[in-house]
Amino acid sequence: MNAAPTVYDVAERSGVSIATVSRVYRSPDSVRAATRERVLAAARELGYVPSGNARGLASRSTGVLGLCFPDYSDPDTVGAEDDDAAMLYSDQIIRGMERAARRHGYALLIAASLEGGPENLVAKVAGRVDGFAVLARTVPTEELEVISRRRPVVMLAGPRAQDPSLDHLDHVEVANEDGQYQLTRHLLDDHGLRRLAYVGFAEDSPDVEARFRGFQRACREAGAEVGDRPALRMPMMTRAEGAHAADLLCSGPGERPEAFLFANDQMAVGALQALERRGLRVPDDVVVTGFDGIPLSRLVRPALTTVRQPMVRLGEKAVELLVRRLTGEREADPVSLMLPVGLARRASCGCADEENTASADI
Amino acid sequence: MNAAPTVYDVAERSGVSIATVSRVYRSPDSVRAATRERVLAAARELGYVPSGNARGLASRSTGVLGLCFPDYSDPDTVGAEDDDAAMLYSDQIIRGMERAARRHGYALLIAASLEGGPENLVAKVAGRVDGFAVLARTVPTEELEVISRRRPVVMLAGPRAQDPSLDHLDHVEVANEDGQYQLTRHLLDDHGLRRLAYVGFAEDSPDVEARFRGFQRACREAGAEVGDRPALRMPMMTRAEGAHAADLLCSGPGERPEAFLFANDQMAVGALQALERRGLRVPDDVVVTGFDGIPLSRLVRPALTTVRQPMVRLGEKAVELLVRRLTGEREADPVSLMLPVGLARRASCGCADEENTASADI
DNA sequence: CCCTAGCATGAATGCGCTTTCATTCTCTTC
DNA sequence: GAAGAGAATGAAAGCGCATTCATGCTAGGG
Repeated sequence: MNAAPTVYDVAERSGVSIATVSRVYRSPDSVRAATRERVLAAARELGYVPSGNARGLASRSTGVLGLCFPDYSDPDTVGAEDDDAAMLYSDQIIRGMERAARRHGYALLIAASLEGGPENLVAKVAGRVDGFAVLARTVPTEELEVISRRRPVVMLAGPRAQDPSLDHLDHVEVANEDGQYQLTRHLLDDHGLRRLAYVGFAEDSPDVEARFRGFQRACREAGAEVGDRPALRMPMMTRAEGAHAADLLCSGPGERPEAFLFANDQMAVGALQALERRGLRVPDDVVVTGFDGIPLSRLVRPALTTVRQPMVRLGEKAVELLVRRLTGEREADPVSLMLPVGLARRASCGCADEENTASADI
Repeated sequence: MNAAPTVYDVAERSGVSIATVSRVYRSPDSVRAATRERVLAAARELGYVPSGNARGLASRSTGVLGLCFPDYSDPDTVGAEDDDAAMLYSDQIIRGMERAARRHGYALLIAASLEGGPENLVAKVAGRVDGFAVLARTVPTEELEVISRRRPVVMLAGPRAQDPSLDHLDHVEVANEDGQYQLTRHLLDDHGLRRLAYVGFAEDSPDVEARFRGFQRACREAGAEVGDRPALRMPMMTRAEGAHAADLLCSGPGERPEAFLFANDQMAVGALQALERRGLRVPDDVVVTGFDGIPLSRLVRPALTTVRQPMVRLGEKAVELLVRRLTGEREADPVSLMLPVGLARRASCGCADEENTASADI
């Protein structure tokens, strides 16, 4: 692991100048074939690997896109809830970004923010990429503002930044409000349900908040009764809490709601299990719906009616926007996209499984 | 997006030399507090973001670790099998590496290899990182050899490199053989089963091959009959194929095996469903086991007895090894680790769920 | 056979930062 | 109050590459 060979070493060994070595890599066609072969041979023998740093410094671009996402992992309970929805989110966005980035010739640099690492990790990442995607409100506004003055930044998920210092940023989100609206209308209109209970936690997350607003709007438009807050508010939105919520809703005072609408699939799955234990049949006795469209939602019995979020596409869109900024339209107006979601009508609301009839194996 | 400010700009604005500006970031304590504040203020006003490239070039280290993983995604069928085991693998390893890397102050640069992007992406990544992890045989031997001459490289999963040019690399794998051995012995010894059918595809993947060897060894040691190849070989190891395999095993000639051992959880889950359709009860009529320990394995009914692979830990181990090479023991002997796997005895083999009794909600 | 256009190559500069090494400042101590 | 030690700062030299400009070279036209 002694000093790595440089262009100088390769140049000397192949009897050319460093400029030619550089050209062999950057624009092979501008070098005579014979020369090129000599250089490549020398490079191979020496074990030459071009320094990305030097290259980036000289050419003022790194060929790397960055992503900052929140770290939801609690090191103590790792593995306890493997399929935590938030993690699945990050995973899918990472996948989408990586794939899209690769298609455009970029690599992807990722770093979760918040605790667990040196504070400056974000700055470090920012200094090493050509463009930068930020998931939710992962990065402090001020820091983000500084970064965005020098590199394209796109904000993912969550609502468009309120802060005026950030309103020049591109932004992509998922139609949470609309998705929950559609799902609710489906229950109201197509299934004729009236007494709906929404379970979520509207405070903390703008996404969940938007979903609840969609629920409210649908109810109001259809003339169904609706409160100004969810029937139940579960802080972690885990499977266990979903089960708990189902129990509460069943044993609570008054008539049992006809449908339980959960703010995510995790809780809905938990509810399914709790209801089964109580001997209640879904969807005959009570309808249950989720939100997110995690793989599990299709596998539980009955299959869960839910709203599918295109997280992979979110990542892809982010890359598209960044690449666009990086090639040309640098000064164009900020873009704000709302990715459409898909309603998955499945058995848990009483629908036949409309999206998956082909694969009869499940 | 005009020319980004540099140390020179910050230095000028705060009336110090560039050396001092640099010190403010690298070793804040070596600068008088008053000076430091002036510099930071100037930096903030200017929107200064240190160039990772320049920093890396000057200090000969990037603070970034890299990971190359295979791209299993088929762009056409994206979403068809969201929870493809191979993808889950990558995701978990990425998660493990990212987390561990962050703890050590590193960011993570990822790039899937193979088709779908410029050929040189691997080289690009290699040139930008301090250390490098390679999943399976993602990178061509020759290329890997060149890279490994200059940076620490650790190979993940799969067997230790056979190629002598790579035998100086660190290596981490999962105890596939041992895991399947233990699981098989459990069925043989604890449950007294004798007629076992193994379903996998031993050719392509060394991991799956190792699992089958574990199965064979257990059978031989216990005096059970065992062939020199799996009872059935499914190329994709999907859920659908698992269901198909179960059907074949049930309707095949001769007595039905007492247990179906699948080389992954996907197939086992498919089998569970196929068996249910056939009216066969698991584990009473037939025992089913999987391999991997994906989240779903715990959620199906009956819960799947399987072998848990510590993929997150694999990623963490990779980082540990890289960091170790990066700090000191550069020339130590190559390390080859075999991460222990865990047997998850659950309902599908007739065991009570021994690992999950606490969370009664599932 | 000479001249010129065009191509292949080389010399030199700078990208933005870190890092000695030398220098200046600031105290402490007698 | 002077001398010295140690802390704070500055000057300057790269780090490894891309790139411009200048130059040598080849080939084609006259």
